[in-house]
Amino acid sequence: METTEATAGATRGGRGARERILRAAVELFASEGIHATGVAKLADVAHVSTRTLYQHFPSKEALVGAYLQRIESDGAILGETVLERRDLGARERLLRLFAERPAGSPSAKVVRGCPLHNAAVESAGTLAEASAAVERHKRQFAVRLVETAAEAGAPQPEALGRQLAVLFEGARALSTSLNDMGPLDDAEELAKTLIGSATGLT
Amino acid sequence: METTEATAGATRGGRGARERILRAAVELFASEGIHATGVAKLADVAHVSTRTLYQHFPSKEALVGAYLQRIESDGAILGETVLERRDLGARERLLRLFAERPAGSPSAKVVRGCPLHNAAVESAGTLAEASAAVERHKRQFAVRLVETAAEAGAPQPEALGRQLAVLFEGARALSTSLNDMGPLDDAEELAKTLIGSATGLT
DNA sequence: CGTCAAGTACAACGATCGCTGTACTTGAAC
DNA sequence: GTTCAAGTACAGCGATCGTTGTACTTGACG
Repeated sequence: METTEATAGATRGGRGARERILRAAVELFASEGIHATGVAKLADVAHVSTRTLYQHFPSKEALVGAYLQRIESDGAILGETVLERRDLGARERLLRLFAERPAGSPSAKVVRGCPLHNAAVESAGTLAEASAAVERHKRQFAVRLVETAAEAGAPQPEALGRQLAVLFEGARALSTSLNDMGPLDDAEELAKTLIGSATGLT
Repeated sequence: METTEATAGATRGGRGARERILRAAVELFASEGIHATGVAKLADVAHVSTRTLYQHFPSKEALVGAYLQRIESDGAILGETVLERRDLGARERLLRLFAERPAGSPSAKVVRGCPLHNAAVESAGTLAEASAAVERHKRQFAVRLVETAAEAGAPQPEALGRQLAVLFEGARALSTSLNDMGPLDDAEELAKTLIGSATGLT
């Protein structure tokens, strides 16, 4: 159940401080924001001295870069893994994408929306990596949706996939802003209709 | 063509520094981010000394508050004024909402997405006004969509209005992240279908 | 035990930035 | 011309925060 060790290579064996730091980054940057999270708090949560942190990452900006990479590679963080499940039919995968609810059921506070998007917003012009990472990820996600739509037998997979991408994005964003699950239900309803009429309801 | 003078009351007549400051805030906070915009730059763009700025607003946080109010009240900033046009039928208003393209046509760089949403993201937990303002505005926008859907004669205005709200939000967000007008076109296409089949295509 | 890399404690520097005190200027109204 | 509010110039304080230097500890391994 260990996360993929895509972070090795820099240090030899040691006590695995780097991994703890990265996990703390994922936790804190995502929930409290990048700017609001100081290196002191970061080191504290990671059970590491700030000095050690700087022996693994040359700067906070570099750590943010690693944080972005991790989020982008570890799809589970964004809750988009349903599309990868090979034990489900393409149509079912699309339906479940909109049926699943991220994290804890009701009263799931502190939902701050897509961490990638937030990172791009926080670092307005500086830190171009963030903007690039969001763009890359969202584009890839849309492509996956189009592919799945094609696999599901939709007559116009391009249109369906991209429209579902817009819908998914809107559902997440609006439910975050409103602090309300409603939009997720609305999107699910509409997605069901679209997918149904495109793949022919048996 | 003057913006509504909702900001008067504090100062008597003078030279109207307050208004210039607020305009600079709208310009800079929206395009470069709140945190990235220091009071010095703000005062500079407003052609005002920082000292004067602090004679109009007790703190930067207060200025941000005024900035949020202005954005919320001045609907033109967010490009959602189409819904108010009484010279158009309800159905036409809905269609145009998705047909219009915000600001300069192609190569409209520096599109940073919804300023309200961004403000809420930037001020993670601090500055609860921001979160409240976004929620209030998005909710009100959805209500307006539902009302317009009803006026357009949709059989289920609640469902249509809320779904269009999700769609609109997704289109804006995705096109910002991708730096690409595509999602706006996709959303427009889908919106046309939804509105058409709900109000009966003549 | 001795070694060596990984980690630590702590103080401090330097830069940024919000904010203020003070003395000064300006321009309109009477 | 006097008056008074509005605006200005500028230096500087205080707090936060990223970053680093130095001397010290710890624990696995031969």
